[in-house]
This record gives sequence, C-alpha cells and structure tokens, in this order.
Amino acid sequence: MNIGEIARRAGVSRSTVSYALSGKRPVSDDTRRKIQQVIDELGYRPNASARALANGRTNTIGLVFPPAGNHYTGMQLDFIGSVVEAAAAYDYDVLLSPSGVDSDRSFQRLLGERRVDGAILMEIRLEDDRVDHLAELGFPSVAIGRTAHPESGWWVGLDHTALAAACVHHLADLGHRRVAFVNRPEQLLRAGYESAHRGLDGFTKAAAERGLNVRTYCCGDDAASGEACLEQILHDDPATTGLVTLNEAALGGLYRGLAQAGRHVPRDFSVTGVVAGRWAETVTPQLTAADVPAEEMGRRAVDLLVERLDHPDAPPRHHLLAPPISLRASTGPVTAP
Amino acid sequence: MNIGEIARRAGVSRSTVSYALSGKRPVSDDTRRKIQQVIDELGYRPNASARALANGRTNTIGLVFPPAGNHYTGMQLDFIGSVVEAAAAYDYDVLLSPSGVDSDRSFQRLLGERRVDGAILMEIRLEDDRVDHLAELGFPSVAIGRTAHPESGWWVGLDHTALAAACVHHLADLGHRRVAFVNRPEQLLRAGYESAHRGLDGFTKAAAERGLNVRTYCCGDDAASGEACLEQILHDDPATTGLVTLNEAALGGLYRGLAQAGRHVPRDFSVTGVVAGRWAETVTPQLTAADVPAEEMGRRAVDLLVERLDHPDAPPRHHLLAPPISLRASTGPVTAP
DNA sequence: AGGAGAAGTCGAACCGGTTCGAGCAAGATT
DNA sequence: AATCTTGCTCGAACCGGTTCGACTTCTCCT
Repeated sequence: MNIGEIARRAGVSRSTVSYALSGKRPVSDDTRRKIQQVIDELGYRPNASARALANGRTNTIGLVFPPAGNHYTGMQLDFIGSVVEAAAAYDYDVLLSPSGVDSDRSFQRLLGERRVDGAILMEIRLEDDRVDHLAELGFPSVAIGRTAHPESGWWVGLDHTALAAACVHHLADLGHRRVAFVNRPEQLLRAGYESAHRGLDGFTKAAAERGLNVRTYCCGDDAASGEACLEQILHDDPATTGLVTLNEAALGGLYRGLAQAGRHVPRDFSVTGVVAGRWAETVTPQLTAADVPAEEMGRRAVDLLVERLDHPDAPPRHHLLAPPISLRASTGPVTAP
Repeated sequence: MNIGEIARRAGVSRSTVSYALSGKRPVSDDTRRKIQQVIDELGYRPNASARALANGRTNTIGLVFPPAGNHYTGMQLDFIGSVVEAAAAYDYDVLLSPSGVDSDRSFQRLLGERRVDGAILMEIRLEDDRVDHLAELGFPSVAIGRTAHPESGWWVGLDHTALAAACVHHLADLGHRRVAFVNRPEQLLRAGYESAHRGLDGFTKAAAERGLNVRTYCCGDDAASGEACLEQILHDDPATTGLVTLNEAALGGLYRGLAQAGRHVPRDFSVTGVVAGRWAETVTPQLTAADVPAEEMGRRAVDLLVERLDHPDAPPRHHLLAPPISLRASTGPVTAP
C-alpha cells in the first residue's frame, strides 16, 4: 500500500497525491477530497524511509546518553522523558544512542548513516571530543551541559559553579565551619565531566572565600558507595557538620551513613546539594537543594535543536540556568556540641 | 558521498560495491581490497534510509513506554537502559515512543510509517488494545508484562500475583496480622494495569488464606502521595503493623510517613513489596523486597523480539519470572505493643 | 577441442516517496 | 481574436541503496 496505489485508486498521478498531502502546490478541492477519501479508506501512511531518502530529513533526533551498563540517575531519566515529550510536540522521534564502550560506533551509526537530523548530547565533559567533532562537521546538535569553551556552541547548561557556591554559602550562613563535598565518581571527575569539575570549583572557591575547613570526596553512583563515603568523611574529620553533594544516586546512602553514625539531620548535621527536585523529596528529611530543572532543560534543548534545524545559519544560542536553592528540611544552624 | 561515488573511485559498478559490503555474492580479493581502501579513505557509511527503503528493514525497534508528562519510576528507567543496551548488541537502534495522550498518533508513526521493524511495549494492561492491535496485524512485538490472555503472545513478565503473595506470607510468617497494601495510582488500577491488578489479587488471596486483616490503598507515584497514604493507613487502622507496596516512587514518602508517626522500621512496623533492587537499597533501612529484575527483563524482551524478527513464523514464546524475596532490613517480627 | 560450471562483474529495475519542468484548460487582459 | 495569466495536473528524474538476470572469463572434465 504505497503512494502509487493511492494514486491509482483516486485516478490521479503519484505527484498529485504527494502535493495534496504536502500542500506544496495547489490541488483542486475535488481531487483533494477524492484522495483523502481513498487514504482514509485504506489507512495509508507514507513510508518514513522513502520520505527521508527523498527529502533528506528523517524527522528523528538522536539522544546520546551516558555510558550504559551501570547506573542511571533519576536526573537522567527526567532528561530523557522531557526530551522525548518535547520532541513529540515538534513531530520528531527520538533515537536513543548509548555512548557507551565504543561510543564511536554508535556515533557513526547516528551521523554517518544519517539516521537523525540532529542530536542532543548528555553528560558533557569540559574537553568533549564529541562536541568538537560535531562542531567541526557542522552537524546540528545541542549539548545538555557546556564545555570549557562554550562561547561558540549550542547548549543548555546549569551553572554548577554558582549552585555549588550557593550551597556553601547557605551552610556558612548557618554557621557551619567544617564541610565536606561529595562529588560524582572519581572516574567521571578524571574523565572531565563538567558538573563534577565546575561543581568542585564552585565549592572550593566559595569555601575559601568563607574561610571554611573543607574536604572533598568522590563517590560511586549508588547507595552503598554513599554510605561508605560518609563513613570516610566522619572518620577523616569527626567534627564535620555539613556536606554538599552533587551525587543524587548516593544520597540515600549518605543519609543512611549519617543515621548509622548517630547523627541526626538536620540537628547534628546538615545536608544539601544539587539534585533534581522530585528526588530531593524522596529522602527524609527532605533535601534542601538547588533543584536541577531537568524537565525544563530537556525541553529547552529540544527547542534549540529544532530552531537550529529550521534555520541552519542561525547564530549559536544557549541557556545558562541557575535555579535558587529550595529550602526544605535537611539543613539547620550549627548547634553547640 | 554515496555508493556511486565509491564505485566510481574504485573503478567498479555500484552493485559490486554493494556485494563487497554485504558479502551476498563473491567478490574477488583484489576488488574487495580496492573498494575497502576507498571506503576507509572517505569514511563512507551507507545511508540508513536508503538501505531501509531497499530491503524493508530499518534495524530499529520501537520502545513504547508509559504516558509521559508526569512521573517515571526508577524501574522504568532500568528497563529503558537495558533495552537500549541489549538492542545495541544486536545492532538495533531504539526509537522511543511515548504512548502518551494520543497514543494512536505515535503508534501510527511507528507502524504505519514503518519506522521500526518491531516493538517492545511497557506498562501492559490486562485488556490492552495495543497488544491486541499488534497481534491482529501480526506485527512483531514483545510485551514487558502480560495481558489477561497471555497464551498466544510474546512477552516477558513478572509473576506479580506470586510476588505479592510471597510478601504477604513473609509478613504473616513474622506474625503480622493487620497489613496494608499500597498499590499504584488509582487511575492506573482503573485503566487495568497488569501489575496493579495481579499484585492486588495475589495480595488479597494470600491474605485471605492466612486470615489476615487487610486494607488496600492506591497511591500516587510520588513521595508526597506516599506520605499521605501512610497517614491514611494509620488513621484507618492504627493497629496496622506492616505493609506491602508495589509503588516504588512512593516508597520514600511511606518511610517518611512512618517516621512522622513515630513508628520505627522494622521494630514497630514492617515494610516490604515489589521494587527494583537498586532502589530498594536507597532507603533506610534497606527494603526487604521481591527485586524486580528490570535489567534481565529488558534484555530478554530484546532477545525474544530479535528471535521473532529473524524467524517470522516461530511459535510464541515467553518468560514468566518470579524472583525470590531479598531479605534486607525493613521487616521483622511483630512485637508486643 | 568443446561443453559444463563456477567466479566475478555489470546494467537495469526496484523500493516509495519528492520535486521540477512542462502541458493544458479556463479566465483575464489588450 | 490573440496573448497572458493562473490553477491544476502529469510524467520523469532523483534520493541511495539492494537484487536479479545476464554476460564474460577462467578452470575443469571427458
């Protein structure tokens, strides 16, 4: 059941059917009605591959997401969901591409084989060869996150530096003097992940500014690592009274570690960080945190990408977001020991 | 840069290049080498749309996932991740399709426009028109979950009845007599979601068998609803000493409600349910639960789908999984009041 | 020497759309 | 009445692959 069949039954040529559907040339009302009737009767839908081949657009965008295999964080889930939803609103499908072990291969699939019109990249590194590569090729893409040289690119990012700093100031304002920083896993930090680096930076600078006594840690993306990390923190400096975390997946473990050590949150210990809102609310007490607006970021990334696809020569645009800290229940003034 | 260009530079015909790549007809070593060299030089990759158009296979599978818009659970994330990964191993891409508001439209996109070779469906209902529709069409698909009439279909499912029953028996064995059941949201139950129905069934029957005094609740997929639900439970029967939940997203809220009410887990109150393992470990105390093997289910679904794609006439196959309860720290014997 | 068979290659047709140039009829303009 | 638009439609070419039938060349067999 193809366009030829429709044309035959409607008694017109294939091109007329095409024009009736696309509206790119006028078609008489009579003909249009007849064609539409046949189409409805047969439930015809034009073949996506043929269309893509002919006009060079797949109406699909690629979502390149983090190394699979291990742990996804809730934030990433929220990104994926919002990207898919926003793309659907523009009539785009979303193709998932794990930039896993051999990221080159799946990258080649997406671009080399022309499966997608554009791409959205997640988990950006400060020096990101994927971003550079795409920029060189002039391939339409938008990054969720920004590299060390963000001026020329298309991206929507979070001001991790400012957010981590805000967390520090929040704790310092409450009187905390000895504070720990719980980062993403060491391997990600070493690989140059943006959030890990900029967050660490913001934390360190703000802490210096406020004259705090700090220690920084890397922590695996799971509860067990969080628990272990907290043990280490209290072992290294039992006088620690607060922490800032970027590590959503470890949050539950951090809380458990605190409970294990007999520290009550927020009475004896304050916890804050940068975490997607709905995950901050699953822990008790609810986490006072800079809420990552994952839904908004995904949506904006799609908006930018679609704009870029529609106007290939448009100048680069980006959004840098810095949501305020949501006061919940996990931080409080430091109490005399 | 297309196959014609490669052919020209290698001094052969287009068909020879095609055969050299596919191996479907013999090509002399000399020619093959020459072609390969040109391909490597130019970094040529065959256009996916053209290939799909010519041989009728897109090498893409569709993943039809739950209504977007609101909340995804961690389990769903795990499914998505494992499906993508497993598919990549078979050289398939994954196209996400939100079966959201107008599920028909995105369904039409996938099937009608031939964007995918097969589909994997999530969040199955007992009476699921998507499943029926695909079965009628003979379109290759595999469900993650099973309908009320599972005999003839391809699926990989969880024995929710048995799992919920196992939870009940676990609590009953510990001496609990007054137990609550926390289900997925009411709208999902009403819509006929499999897990909600079969889980409720298993719970109810097992409870009757053990002569327990039970109440059942529906609960929204978020922490706040969980907290409210727990309040309701204790309000309706303050003597309740345990609960079984299918609602992963509400888990944090349930715990908070218990803490709020001054009930200590597991001393005063036992919590168990059916939850993906790594999410069961984020709460404190860690949840004793039937661990949903999301990763395995996703992988098996892909295995089945690929088998079905490779052997169009193969008889239906399925896997019904019933993982054992993992004893962690959230349940204990009932203590005298 | 002659024929069978296999290996290797080519041209052409095809998949199912889109788009361009041209043609035709009816109405408007001079 | 001749010419110019304008509206509508058609045929053909094209997108970039795959595949079929046919042709050539070479080897092997009798």
